[in-house]
Order: sequence, then C-alpha cells, then structure tokens
Amino acid sequence: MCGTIAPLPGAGPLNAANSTATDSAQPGRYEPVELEQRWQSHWKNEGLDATDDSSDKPAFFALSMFPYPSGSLHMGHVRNYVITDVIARVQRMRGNAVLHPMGWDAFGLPAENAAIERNVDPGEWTDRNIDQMRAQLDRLGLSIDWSREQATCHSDYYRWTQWLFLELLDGGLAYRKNATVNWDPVDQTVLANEQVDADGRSWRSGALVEQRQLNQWFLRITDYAEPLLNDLETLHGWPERVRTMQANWIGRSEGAEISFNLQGDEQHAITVFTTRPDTLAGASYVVLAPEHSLVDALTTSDQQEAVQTFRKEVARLSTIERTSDDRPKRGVAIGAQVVNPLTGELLPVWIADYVLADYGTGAVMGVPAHDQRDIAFAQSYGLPIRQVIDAEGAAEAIAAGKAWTEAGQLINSGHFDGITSTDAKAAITNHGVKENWASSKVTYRLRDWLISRQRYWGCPIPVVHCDDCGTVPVPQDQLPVELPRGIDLSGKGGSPLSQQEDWVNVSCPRCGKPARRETDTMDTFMCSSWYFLRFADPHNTEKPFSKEAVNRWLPVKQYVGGIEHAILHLLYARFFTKALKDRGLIDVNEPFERLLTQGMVQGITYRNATTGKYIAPSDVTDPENPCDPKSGETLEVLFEKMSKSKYNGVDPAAVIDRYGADTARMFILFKAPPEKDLEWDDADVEGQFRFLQRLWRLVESSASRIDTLEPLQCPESLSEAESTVRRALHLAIEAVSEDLEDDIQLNTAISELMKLSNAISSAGLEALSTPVLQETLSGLIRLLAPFAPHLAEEFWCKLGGKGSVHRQSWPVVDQAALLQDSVEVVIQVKGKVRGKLKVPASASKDDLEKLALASEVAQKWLEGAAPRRVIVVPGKLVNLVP
RNA sequence: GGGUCGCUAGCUCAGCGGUAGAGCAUCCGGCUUUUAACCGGCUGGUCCUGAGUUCGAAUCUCAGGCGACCCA
Repeated sequence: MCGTIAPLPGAGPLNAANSTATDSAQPGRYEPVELEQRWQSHWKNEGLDATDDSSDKPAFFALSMFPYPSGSLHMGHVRNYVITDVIARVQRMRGNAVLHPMGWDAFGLPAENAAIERNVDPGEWTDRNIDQMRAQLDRLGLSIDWSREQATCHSDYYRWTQWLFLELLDGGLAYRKNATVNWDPVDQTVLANEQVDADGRSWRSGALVEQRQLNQWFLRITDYAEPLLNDLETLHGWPERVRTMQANWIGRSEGAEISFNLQGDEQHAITVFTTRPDTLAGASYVVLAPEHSLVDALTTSDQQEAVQTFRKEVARLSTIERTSDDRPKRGVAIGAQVVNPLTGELLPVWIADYVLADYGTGAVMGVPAHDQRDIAFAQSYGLPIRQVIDAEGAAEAIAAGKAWTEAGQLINSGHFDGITSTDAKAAITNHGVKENWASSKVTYRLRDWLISRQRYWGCPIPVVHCDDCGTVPVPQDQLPVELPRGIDLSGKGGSPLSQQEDWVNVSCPRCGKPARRETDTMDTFMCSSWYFLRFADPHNTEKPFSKEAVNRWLPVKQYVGGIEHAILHLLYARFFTKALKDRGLIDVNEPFERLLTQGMVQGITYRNATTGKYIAPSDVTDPENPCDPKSGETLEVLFEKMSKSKYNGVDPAAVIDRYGADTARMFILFKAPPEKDLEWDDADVEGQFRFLQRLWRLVESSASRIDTLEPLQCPESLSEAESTVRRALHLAIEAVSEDLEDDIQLNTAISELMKLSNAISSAGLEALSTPVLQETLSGLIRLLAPFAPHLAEEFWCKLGGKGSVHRQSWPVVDQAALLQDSVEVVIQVKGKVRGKLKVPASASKDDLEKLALASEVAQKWLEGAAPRRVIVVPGKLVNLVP
C-alpha cells in the first residue's frame, strides 16, 4: 500500500534491527520476529483467544470498529486494533470473560469498482482481501476470537440484515417516498444527509452532490430524534465532543407553528415554523420554500414567469449552498399576501433559496430586525425592518445592518409590550393557541435516513413490487434474497441489478402474479448498524441473535474507532438498537457504553511551498535541511494523514519485519494519547525497540537466579535498595492500573513501565535478594503483557512461570510497599520554596512545625522572628508566613 | 459569530491547588564484535500573555492571544 518505511539518515539502526531479525539465532539476543511467530502459533494451538461464553465471570465486550477489507492494513487500523487489544487483555487479567471479535464491513463500492476496472468478481475480490488483511492482523498478536468472524457480504450475515429490514418495515420504520435526494455523480448513487459533508461533498468520493427527485427507501430515524438526543446524557463514557456533534446533528428546536391566513381567504393559510414567536409583530414578509406545495396555487399570473425561472435556478443548488451564511439570499415575490395574525397587517409572500422544503413546515416568517438571514434578505429587496425587541445596543445594531438576536423587552407589539422576549415566546404562542392560529412545536434538523443505493455490491432490499399488491415484503423464511453473482458490471446504464431480468422477474409472494424485485441495495451503514449484536451470537441459524446472548454481552463495554464516525455509524447504530429494542428483539437501549475515538496516524511529508508538490522522503537527501531535488528550494516539513499521494505512508508490515509487532504496538501506544493524532517517527520507533531490548537484558541477567514465579516469602527486613525497588514496583502497578481504568491513558502507562525499569537498573540487580527480584519481575512482566504480549510471554516462560502470562491475574498494589520510613518535605517561606528537610514519615503536624521552625532554613529566612502563620501539609510541606 | 478541546524541556506528552516530570532527541564519558550498537551521566522550562482568588497557582476564576475540531 503506502510504500516502505523511509530509511533513516545513515541507515544504521535499521541495519542493526534487520540483523536482529535475520541472523541465525544467537543465544541471549532479542529476536522479535522468530519469537513472535513462535508464540503466535503456540497461542493458536492452545486456543488462548477463545471467548469464555459460559462462565459466570462478568462479561466485557471490547470492540474495534470493523474495517472495510481494502486488502491492506494501514497504521490507522494498527492503532485502532492495538488499543482495543490492550483493553481486552487487561480485562481478561482482571478476571472478566472477554468478547473480542473481528469482522469485515465488506459490502461497498471499491469491490464493485475493482470489478468494473479489472473484470474480477466483487465477491472473490473481497474474500481475497479479507484473507490478506486477516493474515496481516494476525502478525500484530491481537487476542481476537476469530471463530466469531463475520463478513457483511456473506449471505449468512446479510440474510439477517434483510430480516431486520423486514422487522423495521413491519414496524412502520421503513418506507418508500418520492423525495429530493443527494445524488453523487461520481459514485452514481444517492446518499443520506449524514454522508454529505459541510462543503456539500460526498463523504466517500468527495464529489459535489446534486439534488435529484427520486422514489427511495427511508428509515424513520426521526421517530427516534427525542430518545437519540436525550439518551446522549446517559453516555458518560463517550467523549463530550462526539455527544455535542450528535446533539447538533439532531438539532432540536423548540418553537411554534403560526398560521398566516391568505388575504381575503379565511379558509387557507400558510403555516410557518419559528423558534421566535416573540418577534411575530416584527414580521414583514412570509417566505415559502421554492418547492413548497402552495407555491403554484398562490402565485399570481404576473409573477408566474419569474417564479418558474427562480425555481429552476434553485434546483441546481445544494442545501449547503442555499443556507450558507456567506452567500447572498435570493428570492422572488409570488404576488400573494397574508395577514399577520397578531397585528392584522398585510404581508407579501416570497419564495427564497434559504428556506428548505423539508425543514419545519417549509415556510418561515421574515423578521429582519431579529434574524441575520432575514435582515440580509430584507436589505436586498427593500423590505421593511421593524424592531420589536429592545435592549441596550439593539437599535444601533439593527441600524448598522446586524440583526438583534439576543433577548430583550418587547416593543411595537401591542399589549405584549414590556414583557421579556423569553416570557413572550410562551405568551404569544398561548394567545395564538386560544385564537386558533398557533401551536407549540418542536422540530428537528435530523432527516429520515435514506438507505437506497443504486449499486450492485450491497445487501438487496428484500421486497417485491407487484402491480396488484403494491410493495410486498419477501417472507422472512424465504431469505436471503441472494445477490446474483457472475453478472456483467460495465459501470454504465444505471443500477446493475435492474438489468438482471432473470433475477428481477419473480412471482409476487402474496398473489403469485408476475412481479419485480426491488433493485436498489441498502446503504452499507445498514450492515454495520447491528454487527455488534451478531458477535454475541455469531452462528445462530434461526435468528440474527438470541436475546439471551445479547443480554450476556451487550452493551459493548469499550468501543474504539475513528472520530469520522461521530455522527454516521454511531448515530445509525444507536437508532437500530433503540428500534430493535422497541420491536422486543433486545433489551439494550444503547449499544456502546464507552467510546474511545482514536486520533489519526500521520506521516512526515515534504512539500515544495511554491509548487505545492509533495516530494518523496527517498528523494530528500538531507532530512535536517530538506531541499527539492530538482530546484533546490527548501521544502516545508509537515505531518499529515498518511496517503499514497503524499508519499508519507509507513507500511505496518515493514515495521513488524524490522522490529517486531511488540515494538510497533508499544510505539503506537506510547507516542501519543489514544485520542490524539500521532506523528510517526522512525527514530522514536528505534527508541521503543531499545526499551524492549533493555527489558530483555534485564530478564536475561536475572534468569539464572529465578526458576519459578510462584510468590516467595519476602524477607522480614529489606535493604534500602530493596524497599526502593518494591516501592517503584507498586507505584507502577498503581499508576498503570489507574491509566487503564476510566480515562484510558496508554501512553503514560508505558512511561510508567519505563520508570520501573529505570528504577530496577538504578538499584542494580545484585542489590536485590531473589524474592524481591522475583516479585518485581513477575509484576513487571504482567504489567507488560497487554502491551507487548509476545515478549511478556517469553519472559514469563524463561523465568519458569506456569502457564501463559495472559492467563495470570493483574498485579495488586501492596499499600505497605508504598510507605516510606522518611520523607522529604519542602519548607516554604511565604509560599516560596526555600529548602528541604528529611523527616520521619510518621511525623505529626506539630512535629513537622517544630522541625521546620528549628531548621536552618527557617533561621535564615525568618531572622529569628516568629512566623505569623504556619501551614503544614503532612508528608508534603511546611509553609512559614512571616 | 457560537461551542468544545488544546497551548508545560528541541520533539511527543504527564502533572490539574503544595518540591515542574517521563520518553525520545541533543551533548559528554565509558565499553566493545568501531561507517555502528550498547552502557552510564549531564544539560535543558517566563508551564502562551495579563489580571484576580489564595499563605501558596502550571493547576482555580476572568480577559486576551494562537491552534485544532464541530456547529451556524
């Protein structure tokens, strides 16, 4: 995929590491590649990673977002799966039954595009990629239970995706409608709103989406807007920003619907939605979306032509273009007039690009003084601007062309004058309710989820269209509706399935007459919206999953994946879970208890700032002073997401070949906190490898003294070096355990391991009696096991440990070992550190005060005077305030 | 414009009222199987700025600056 690891300046360390991997075995050398292969095959034979499905241990479901099987593993994958693996391993050692499965999000366009370009079967192409990636993953030493593997493109999986679709259809949550939808001209298919980014581009292809009118399948995710929003508050284990992003996406607004009667027609009205009913008296016009159903009926004959022209122009614009703040708002008056129900005033009716048909009622009232978009519109078209909310600075702002959107007091609003805008919202709405022209209303920005796709390599939607019976679901016992295989994928002429006459033509399941299959396939996000449930019960042939199995394992205790799914997958999966719960299929309400969104892995890039071109690291002769090999210009050095076009990819396989998986794992965990971006640096990888080598030597030099890891009796009294090392061990146990607890800090956990290793070296092995050395190494190896599983296993075995280190219990802190006989306290004078004092750890507050006052430091700084105040923090400091 | 997060050693990050720390890099020394590995050691900090609270602030509060992301 991404090219090979860039050679280091001088290339020395790599050669050395290479020789480690390739030289014939020398006794006493750390040879990661051989060692890792040996343990991996041993673990496989022993079934070490099998899920403990039947025991009464507490269940812990550790899950990585499953990958699309592109065929090559990249560093982002490595980071994702290693983080989850560490968590899974720690939880096993903590005595939990752990479910740590893996699968493949295997439907999708790359397979279909490969088929079109290279004339290969998408299924075979995908299966081959899966095999490749599984082999690559295996080299990382992940404790995955492969017996539960799922691939969404296999019919024993997707028959249940279809089964669940029919459940949703039966529950009224799936429906078909004609709607304006996002069309991706590159991928030749429609997209859901969530799959179009802020610039109006497809999340996959990057193409600018177009609007098309099509008959499509939708899921009623909007029925769940309220619980999807409210239950975010229960997700304490989720990053705040993901919750905020989801809340923003759902976009709840509280307000009112207000009806404006047509002039001279009491029977017909335009209903608008507004969050600001308090500003009703300031309305100076009413705007309909150009697509609004009333437009044709209300447009006067002299405005017909202008309206039609304008509608055509708007149809070309995306939602983003229409609503973005920095674009001029455009519109056309349609000639009709309505009555402001509060003031009786006549208002003109307009259509404008910034009003959307499918938000609220597709109509708004224009209150220029108190809405930024309205004031821009009013200024363009000379519409009146009337202030109805007053506050300090409001009039000036409005005069300057800035809408006053803050709270204030009502003016120009008849008998509502003088009350606050906050109170007026309810007061005016209630008044309108009594007079029958208003009602309280909550609306959401969230739209129903468009799940139809006009592509081949996806899960077929299991319905049949019959002239007599309409849309008929395929009975659940006739599933799966198999994708036809071996068909010609030319990439031309629309949806490939619609051209498969022998597949499309079926008899109606209800009346038996000739009918046609639905030829759209499902959005692949459907397949990934429930895979975590299938992992609980992966081989069930009767149902997608049993309730009992789901109750045993779900919710996922720790979910790990990329931030790019903050809305997409994570919102869809939450919706599915809630919908399936309401169908009585499961009891869980939220699928993912804790969520960790890991940062990107970035590679170093060299860019010529004038041409904007990227230069491959192999073409940069001096990395200290990078120059363009052609022009000699100095290059910019940046860290960016790894990609082929930037020549900054680092291939995980190359790293594992040179240093082994344990170094790769340790480095990627240590270099940055999990949720932050990580800058890949070959020199630092080397440093990490050296740390493992230091541990290797530590264990090598101890091996002759230790032949069992069964706990030994500690001697009654310890030397100073021994108690220092024991203290370091138990401090490390405390710190590493803490780092793996709530707020997961794998980088600092590894740095604690380094500190412990340093403490042992400083003390010197010869200064430690065998029981202390043995206790220390046993603890260190167990702490290391989740991070560097192969090396820890080797150590465990070398020192005579019984069984696998991965079956041992997590070390426990001995509080007594943390105690010190004497501690150093700081002596402050007026809050400034002026000296230190060694005191017995048991010294009381009074003792400390006396010792401090008697100290030389106190004599010097207080000059014999008694301090006005003394603050004593036992074990820490004494502060003397003169 | 609003929100969230961040700004600590050259780099990546800990510390979140009480002695400013880790790893890597740099530098120096030792060692050996000397284009190099290994071992040991030393450096290195207005904790973004300013004000406030406090006996005491990197840490809490406020204001500002810079950066990232999300929303508009």
